[in-house]
Amino acid sequence: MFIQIEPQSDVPIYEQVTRKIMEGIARGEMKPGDTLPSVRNLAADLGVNMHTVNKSYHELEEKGIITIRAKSGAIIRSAEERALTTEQLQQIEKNLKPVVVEGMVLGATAEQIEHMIKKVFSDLQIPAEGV
Amino acid sequence: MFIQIEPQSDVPIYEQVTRKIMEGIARGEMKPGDTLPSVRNLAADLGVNMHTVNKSYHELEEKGIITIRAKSGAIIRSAEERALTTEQLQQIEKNLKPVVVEGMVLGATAEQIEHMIKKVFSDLQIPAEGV
DNA sequence: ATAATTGTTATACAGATAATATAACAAATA
DNA sequence: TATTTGTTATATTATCTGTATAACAATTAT
Repeated sequence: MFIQIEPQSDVPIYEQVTRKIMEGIARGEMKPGDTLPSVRNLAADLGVNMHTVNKSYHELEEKGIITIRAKSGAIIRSAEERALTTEQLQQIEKNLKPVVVEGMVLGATAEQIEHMIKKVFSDLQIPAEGV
Repeated sequence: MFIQIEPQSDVPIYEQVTRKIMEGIARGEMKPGDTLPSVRNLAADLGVNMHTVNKSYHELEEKGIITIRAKSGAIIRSAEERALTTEQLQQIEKNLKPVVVEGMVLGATAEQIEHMIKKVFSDLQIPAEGV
C-alpha cells in the first residue's frame, strides 16, 4: 500500500492512517467492495504496531466508511450503504467550523476558503460542480 | 467573559478556549486593540487552571491572532498587523483538507460543503461575498 | 513609593491518550 | 489441516492534558 506516515507529526499515527485511506477512497484508488489490507500486513508495511492500524479501521467503521467482518477482513462500503445522514452532515459542519473561523479571523474571505475547497476537490481529481 | 466550556468534550479545554476566543473575534464581540482578560481572571471565570488559559493565549499568539505583552496583558492584533501570509493560507488549506475529504467520502458534494461554509459565515453575522 | 496585578518560570502530580510488545483465542479462509 | 484474520488481554513506555503551588520580575494602579 501507498501510505506514507510522518512519525514526528502532531497528528497521531492512527489518525494519519485513517486520513490516508479516506484520501485513497476519495481519489478512487480504492473502490466500494474492495478489501483493505489486513491490519497485520498494513502495520508491517508502515512499520507500526498492529493495534495502531486496528484503531484506524475501527475509526473508519465508526464514521460509516468501511465494514469490518470479524476475523475475515474490512471492506469499503458503497455510496448507497453509506447514504449521507443529517447527523453526518452536522458532524462535518461541526468539524468545519473551527477551521473556517480561524481562516476568517486571519483575514481569509469566504471566496478564498471556497476556492481552497474546490482545490482540494480538484487535487483529488473529483470534478466539483461548475468547475 | 461569555465562554462556556464542555469538560467532557474530546476537544482539550485549552483548544476550546482558543476556539471560543476566535469566534468572539469573528463575531466582532472583541475588536483589534482590545485586551483579553488576564489568564488568572479568565481561568477563575471558567473554573480551570491558570496554565490552561495561558496555553490558549500562546496558541493564539502562535497563530498570529494576539500579541502577548510580557507581564502586562494580551491584545488582539489588527487586521493590518496580521496580514494573511501564504504560509497561513497553506495552513488553513492543510487544516481544511481532512475535513473536506471526509465529507467527500461520506458523499457530500462540493456545493453542500460550500453551503456549510457560507452558513458558518452567516451564523457569525459576517456577510460573505455574494450572499 | 507602595501594593496589586501580570505573564513567566519551575516543579510536582494525576489521569488520559498514543504506541508498542507479546500472547493467546476463535472464526474464516486457503 | 494449516494459515490468516480480527479479537481480546495484559503490560510497558512516552507524551499530552490539566491541576496545584510557588516564586519571580516587570507592569500597572493606588
